[in-house]
Amino acid sequence: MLNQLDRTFQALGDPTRRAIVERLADGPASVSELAAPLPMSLPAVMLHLKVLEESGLVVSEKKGRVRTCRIEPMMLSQAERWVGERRRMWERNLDRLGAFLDETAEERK
Amino acid sequence: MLNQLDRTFQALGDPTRRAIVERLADGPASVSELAAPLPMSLPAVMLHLKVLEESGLVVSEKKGRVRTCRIEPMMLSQAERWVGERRRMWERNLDRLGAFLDETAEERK
DNA sequence: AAAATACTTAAGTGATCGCTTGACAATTTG
DNA sequence: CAAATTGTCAAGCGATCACTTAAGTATTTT
Repeated sequence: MLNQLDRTFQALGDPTRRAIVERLADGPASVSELAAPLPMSLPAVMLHLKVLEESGLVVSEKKGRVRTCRIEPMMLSQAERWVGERRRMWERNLDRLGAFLDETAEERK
Repeated sequence: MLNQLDRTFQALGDPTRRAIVERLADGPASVSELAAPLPMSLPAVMLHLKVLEESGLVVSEKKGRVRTCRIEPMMLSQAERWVGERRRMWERNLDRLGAFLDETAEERK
């Protein structure tokens, strides 16, 4: 019952997976290349990749015996947008409060 | 062993907690106000709030018997920045690849 | 002071998570 | 073909998660 945004943020909420995304931001990589710097077994890395793929943050394609993974930026944008919208909404309401307080001070003169 | 960014994304990876953030983007609210529309017990909401507070996304203050919660935008900005930076990095590398391919095509003329 | 409100704590439970090891493909390479 | 490389599947395990109910505490309200 999880939507895309749940999966995306959940995927980004793990340091290993964020490390994978950081690596992939620099260009595509194979599963072993992704696993090499990580302090865990290859199957464990595969599980993280599965989470990233299910979130839509990463896509992969197998050619011969090598699976090449790359970033899918759409989900990155979607996450960015959600956070940004909430931050801006909060700022807008803060401004409105400020305006109200100014107005009240004005009336008290 | 979780850093702030882990906690932040993890906090946002739950629909209930994102609903709370959305509500708080519209202005401060008490615990009961936050719990009212949610299909779960009040202690459950408190646990979600604890996660949000530990992530730094939300701060709260108790006055009398009412605890008032509000958004702390710094963490929202930080999450936004992380995602944006990775997306831009990916785009930059894509541009570079495009330039390389153009160049190669040029040489073949 | 009694009752209502607003939150808090504790204990428990079933589900999911992150990881392991071990066995098993599938595809190159020597 | 044999060996090495690259990835995949499955079972299992301890830890954490998202709740629940029940029993508090602190603060107003009547």
